[in-house]
Amino acid sequence: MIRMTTKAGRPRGFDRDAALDTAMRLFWDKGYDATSIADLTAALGIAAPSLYAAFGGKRELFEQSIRHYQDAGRIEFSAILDAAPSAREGIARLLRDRADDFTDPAHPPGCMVLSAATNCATPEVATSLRDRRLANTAVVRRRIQRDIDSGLLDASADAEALTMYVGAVIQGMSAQARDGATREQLRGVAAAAMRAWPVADAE
Amino acid sequence: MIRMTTKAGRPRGFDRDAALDTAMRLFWDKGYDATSIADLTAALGIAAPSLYAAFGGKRELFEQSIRHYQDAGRIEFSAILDAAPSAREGIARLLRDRADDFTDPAHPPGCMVLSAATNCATPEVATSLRDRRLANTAVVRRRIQRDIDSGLLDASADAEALTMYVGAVIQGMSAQARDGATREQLRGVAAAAMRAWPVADAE
DNA sequence: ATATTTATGTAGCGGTCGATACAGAATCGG
DNA sequence: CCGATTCTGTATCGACCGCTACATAAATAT
Repeated sequence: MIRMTTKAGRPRGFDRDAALDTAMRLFWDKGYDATSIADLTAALGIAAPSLYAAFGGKRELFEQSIRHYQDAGRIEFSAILDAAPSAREGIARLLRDRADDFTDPAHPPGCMVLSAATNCATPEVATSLRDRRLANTAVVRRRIQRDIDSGLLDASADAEALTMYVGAVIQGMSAQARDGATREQLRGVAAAAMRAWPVADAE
Repeated sequence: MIRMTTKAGRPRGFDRDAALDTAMRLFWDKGYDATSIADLTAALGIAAPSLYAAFGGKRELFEQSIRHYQDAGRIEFSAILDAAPSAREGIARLLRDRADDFTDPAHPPGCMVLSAATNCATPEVATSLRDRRLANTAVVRRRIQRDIDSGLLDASADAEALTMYVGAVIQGMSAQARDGATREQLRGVAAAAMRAWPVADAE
């Protein structure tokens, strides 16, 4: 008889997914280092051994929180950029979307990938998030290069400079959201930023 | 007899200014929370009681480090903006200067005011730096408004949006410097950012 | 009913945190 | 010389850190 679905043992006394969501919000709000196990167990209403049994440890819980963050309805860079008819239009939508997301009152301000491990004393956590940031930068770079290759953007366009520029605006918007910037303010930043974009040849 | 200059007691066995500079670099590099008293005493080559006698405590030492940071040859926002013939020219110089400063190999990357207290568990320290950031933002806003009032910038220019935009670019450049961006990359960001600036009426 | 397996709650591990009590050392004024 | 004053080194404080040993509770398997 094959019984893969049932397991022996005492069932878990809390909702693992809900706990992961709560942990994500804590890490997002306060950052990795400043969020202690005591903070987490208090917010989750469980004791430390239950947390370790369910998630493995602080670092593992943080990694799962980051994955939960990226999978929780947030639109990826590549999804927005690939769906757009041009790099310019894609970047415009990306900035606008981030302005709204960074100031969504339903969750902590700013971007978790950008802010949760700044000045982090645990190198593995810091590099994990930096790698994610660099991956996003690469996605932007490729999308811009695609338009240059196809002739939609002038060949004189500096893909590298534009990529870094977009990255700076997004990181700055996140920092400003954490300093209390409003949605309208960040939308203004996104709009102002697009005026720097070179006008396309064919649009 | 008046003797204000000489004091009794055993003389300090280390250079206070040099120690403050070392402490500043540590806080700048690792942030307030991640820099421990043990880190500081080790780097300064002194024992904890000497540190407390000379500086008062961790928070006081940090405040003095921030003051030392702002007084150590760094050009203030107001100095750059007031000396420029226009807000546009001033912002351009400011961004260019920050690109160079954030990547100066003589000191840690990025801006200490922007990065040393992100996700800081000590609220007084976090608000102290945020207040400094908001003060800089106000300086930018006033400089832009001055050009609008004088007619140098078109009255349709959105001072608030431009101010937030400049702030976002600077904060983003600092974050990118901390992620390893080169001086040339940040100069490219500064140059790209200025293409968003509305063309002045009279220049 | 018993054995097995897994989760829970208590209580505490070694380590680090910021900060300090205390005694001795080094300089001053007299 | 003698206090008075200030700095230095040792040794440590209580609080918190991430983490876990241990016994108990609650489910399934046979």
